[in-house]
Amino acid sequence: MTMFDLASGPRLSKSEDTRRRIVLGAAAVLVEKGYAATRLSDIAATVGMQAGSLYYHFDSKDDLVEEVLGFGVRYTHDYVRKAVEALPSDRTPGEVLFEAVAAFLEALLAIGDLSPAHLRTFHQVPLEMQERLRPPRREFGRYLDELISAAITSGEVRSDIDTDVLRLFIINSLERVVDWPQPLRERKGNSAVKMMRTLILDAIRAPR
Amino acid sequence: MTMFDLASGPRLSKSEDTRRRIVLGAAAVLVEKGYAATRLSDIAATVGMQAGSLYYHFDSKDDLVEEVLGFGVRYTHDYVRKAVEALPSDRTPGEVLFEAVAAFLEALLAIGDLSPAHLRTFHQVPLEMQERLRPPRREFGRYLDELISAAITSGEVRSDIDTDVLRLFIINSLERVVDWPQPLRERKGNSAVKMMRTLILDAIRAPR
DNA sequence: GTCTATATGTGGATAGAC
DNA sequence: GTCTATCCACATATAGAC
Repeated sequence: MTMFDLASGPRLSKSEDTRRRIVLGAAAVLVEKGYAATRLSDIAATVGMQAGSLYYHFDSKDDLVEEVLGFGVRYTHDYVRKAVEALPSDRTPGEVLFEAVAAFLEALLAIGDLSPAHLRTFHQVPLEMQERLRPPRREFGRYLDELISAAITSGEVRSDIDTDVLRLFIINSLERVVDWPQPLRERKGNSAVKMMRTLILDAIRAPR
Repeated sequence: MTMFDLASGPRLSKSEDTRRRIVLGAAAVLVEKGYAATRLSDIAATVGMQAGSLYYHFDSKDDLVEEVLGFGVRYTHDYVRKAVEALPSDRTPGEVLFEAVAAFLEALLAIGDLSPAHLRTFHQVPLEMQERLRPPRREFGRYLDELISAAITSGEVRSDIDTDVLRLFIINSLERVVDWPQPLRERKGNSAVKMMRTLILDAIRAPR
């Protein structure tokens, strides 16, 4: 797994680079202050420019926020798919699912403020924007559903609870780990990823 | 378990009654529009009054919001404690914990919009307000920690994962159930409470 | 207790210089 | 591309009538 590095990454044009710095700065301010109290001047300050200058890169505050929210979704979903595709072909459906779970949390933690910014801001933005952001989320949900269904069929995951419920349980549990206090993410030598994978595995696997 | 009934409940004075109606209306608007887009005029409209009239009951928008957030916390915590106290004395620590888990989710679901309003709004309000709201949350966390620790000592709950992590896992998982689409809360004759209790139980219990 | 009317402040957005 | 200056809409909050 390659570490997420927003600063470098694939070489960006100068313009794309500032655009990305603005997005990351916006995420940081959103997490610290919340959507309502986030002023364009705050965001501009973190990037070292004036509020008005942001309009060269984005049409509006919400346009910028939409980029923040969409970026995290695209990254995490791509990350999970690639992690799954990179698995040896002899993995069972259950093993694939548990790798996907771990990869999803890895990705959430790797993108820093973008994760909590998404979690906290989604329900604050206009409904039309929420609607635009839903399709990719749904698509990822369907992808997870396939992994879950396959693991149920193979007998590795419990069949007494609905697939939709299992999916929400998994996603909801993982999404909120990004809000854990930092010291909690490493306990007794266990990482948050290891601990959550263990808990979810034991929760959803078929009784032996 | 008595059903939460905000309309009736212990007889309220006329003034306390409107105050409560305002709080509930505010919660509904907060969930629908998010904190930033919630205008006092929206809240007033749901209660059937004018925006200015709210200031007879509350000092400011944030004063009202603080009441919304605090109300849910007090109710759910009281509910869990009472449910636990009402248990027969022969229950094992593990059984007590699992009843507490179920009761917590019952309470979250019973108070309607107050739950998602709290979940979504908490990080949007001024930090000073967040600080004022934290102590009761911490207190409840410590209470849960006691239940968890006792169940670990009795050998019913796993000891390979930190108590703090177990607590956050439980609370985080349950808190987001209030965002599930309504039809998902009843599947195959299982209620959300039953399903979540099962999942959490299997996740955290000691391996046999 | 609730209404109407108004003062006030703030922050998103725009225009044009550099 | 970024800055400065300014416009303008809007929602909180206040004052006083009823």
